[in-house]
Amino acid sequence: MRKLLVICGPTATGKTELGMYLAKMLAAGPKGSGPGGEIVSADSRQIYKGMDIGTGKDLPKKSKIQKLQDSKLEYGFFNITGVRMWGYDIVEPNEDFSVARYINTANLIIKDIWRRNKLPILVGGTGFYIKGVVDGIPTASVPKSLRIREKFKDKLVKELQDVLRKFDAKRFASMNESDKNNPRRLVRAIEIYKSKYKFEYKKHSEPNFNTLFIGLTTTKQILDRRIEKRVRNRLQVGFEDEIRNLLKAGITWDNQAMQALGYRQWQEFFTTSAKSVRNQREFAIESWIRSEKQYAKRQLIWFKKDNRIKWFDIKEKDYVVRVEKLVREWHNN
RNA sequence: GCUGGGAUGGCGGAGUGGACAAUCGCAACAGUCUGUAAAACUGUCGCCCGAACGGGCUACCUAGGUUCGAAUCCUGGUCCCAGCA
Repeated sequence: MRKLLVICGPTATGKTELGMYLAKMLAAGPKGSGPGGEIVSADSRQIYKGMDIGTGKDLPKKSKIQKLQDSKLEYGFFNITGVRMWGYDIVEPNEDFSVARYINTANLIIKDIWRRNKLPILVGGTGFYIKGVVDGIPTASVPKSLRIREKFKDKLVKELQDVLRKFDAKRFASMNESDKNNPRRLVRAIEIYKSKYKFEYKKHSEPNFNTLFIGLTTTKQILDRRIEKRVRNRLQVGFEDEIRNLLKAGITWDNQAMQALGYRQWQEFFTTSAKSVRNQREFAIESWIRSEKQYAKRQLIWFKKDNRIKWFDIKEKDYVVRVEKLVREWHNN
């Protein structure tokens, strides 16, 4: 049976690093040695080109995206210290992206990795994307409708609720209080209802591959400290220039990509007229750090519901050894 | 030193006699999740009892006072800010 290793958890826990290590540790194919694993990033922002520092791609200098010779796969990978990294740089920052697109992309990549008898390691903090790949999202096949989205763009929540209730009372009733107040979810529900595509809520079919979930976490204190340190480091290695380059290239603040954490917090700083620039910068940094911490919390909330995940606390010295043991056992039979 | 303004919950900031345990924003805490998911959205947020309706206690710098009733009015004190010296 095919296998997929998932490494998930909140930001700043060292998921990628662990993934790289495991990829190298595993033997390739029946008798080869070396990286028997390849990483597929499950990250909703690393998909964008030109957003490297802020999204934590940690690419070696001058690294270039490469394509496989013997494959029709249109996506490329980066070679990071001998390990293949997929899922980066899939679209331009001014392009639209969605889970559906991620799922299609990741599935193609994973299939190709299997074809070459290697282990795909899905690494990332975007729980929804991981869910999409591992469990599937039935409605994902319903494309978005620009017409509908435009039409309901500025409607009040109340109006959206009325519309959905009229079309699909059952669906509306099945939503919880928080989703009933969420304009995006309401519009999407309307969109699904209106869709020509026949859609049924089917039970998820059993995945035809075997998945091991590794979750990395730690205490809030340690996590907070790591987040702060990482943000400061990103500033040092030229994050602000990265934003400047994006703006120069014509990327605007209302592009979906720029809603990313760490980027959106700089809008004021880069658009305001001189004067209090110094304060704006401090403010941006502070609010960036704060947002990262809040994000980590949301990630934890998402992941902790999934009881397939085997959790490891990164403050425990031997966690890598223990993960490796677990992964090897799982991988070898 | 004089003149004027101000002191409100972790922070910012409303409220200027009863409907105030005090609008709102932030932070914090707890969550939601089937095509924007690093997004969007929900709940809680003085203390105690209660599932809840609710009840009790302590609160708007401090000490007094006026009033049936004060965060709101008056007096003294402390501190802060602005203008003048």
